Amino acid sequence: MLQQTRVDQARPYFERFMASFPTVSVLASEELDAVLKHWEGLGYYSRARNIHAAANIVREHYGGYLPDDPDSLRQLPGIGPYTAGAISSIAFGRPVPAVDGNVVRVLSRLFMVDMDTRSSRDRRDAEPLANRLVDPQRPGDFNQSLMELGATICTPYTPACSRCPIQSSCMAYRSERVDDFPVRVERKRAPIVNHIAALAINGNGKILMVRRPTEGLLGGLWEVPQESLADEARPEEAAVLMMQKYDCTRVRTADLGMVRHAYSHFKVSATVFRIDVDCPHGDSETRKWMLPEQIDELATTGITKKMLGLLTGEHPQ
DNA sequence: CAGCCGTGGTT
DNA sequence: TAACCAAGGCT
Repeated sequence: MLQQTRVDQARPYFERFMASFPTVSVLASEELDAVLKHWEGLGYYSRARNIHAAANIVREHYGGYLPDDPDSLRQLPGIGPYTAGAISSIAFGRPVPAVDGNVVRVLSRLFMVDMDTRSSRDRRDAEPLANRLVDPQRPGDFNQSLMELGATICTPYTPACSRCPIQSSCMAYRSERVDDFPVRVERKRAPIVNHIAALAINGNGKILMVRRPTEGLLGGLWEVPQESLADEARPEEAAVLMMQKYDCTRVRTADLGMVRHAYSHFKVSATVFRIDVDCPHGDSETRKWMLPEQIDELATTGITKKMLGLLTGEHPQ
């Protein structure tokens, strides 16, 4: 959960997750949908799929208990160099480094080395430095201290050097060049994609929910029918056309307005319609008709919650 | 190996 | 408000 995610954001998810899945074996025996529901809203849903798959491997190959060495941990889905080092040092007391973005930033300033916190190569190159520093008596506490220093004192912008416990050892500080480290690599601008979405409601007042493919963006989560809008297309016509793919016939259409949402590498601007429909098909593995109060049973996406909010007038944008 | 993969707080 | 960033991993 902590991969690319702040502690404060993950904490409530962690509490609920551990309450529901207290052991590896329990987690392994759960349906993926139940795991995804616990991950709903946390993002990077491949982590949920990976930890579920990893739990099954650990149950089969390790009797339900994680191995203690980084190389074995590294073989499990979702566990890379950082997580392997973190588990091995924190949970098992092994004297190995755990290099996350915080650690790269701290080491970059401490030794005044050009490094990019996001670069996997720079993270790898930082491991020998961290390995040299790690306290063999308390490797877990040391690694967490280094990360915590980066998260609270040695921050990306306006670091609190005056309160830093290793200020006198910091080469960047002594050279008055803290702001020059780590190196900042400019990112690509996220493109904006136009979508149309349909809150399709049948004669029973139920809304059509569809399940996304298990792999890829928001894999396995539920959403309302939506698709990208061709530049020349008219939104309302495109939405009605989209409903035909679900064998639904339009009865009435109402424009509910716009919804915006930012993903990791693109942005969506969606035009949302309420479309009352006649539809012959019932539920299946990938589509369900649900009353508004039932939708909470499903793991849904952030933009879907915004769209459904338009139906009841909540949080208009 | 560069791009894919979420969401929410901070600047 | 738009951009940046976060206890990264996978392909």
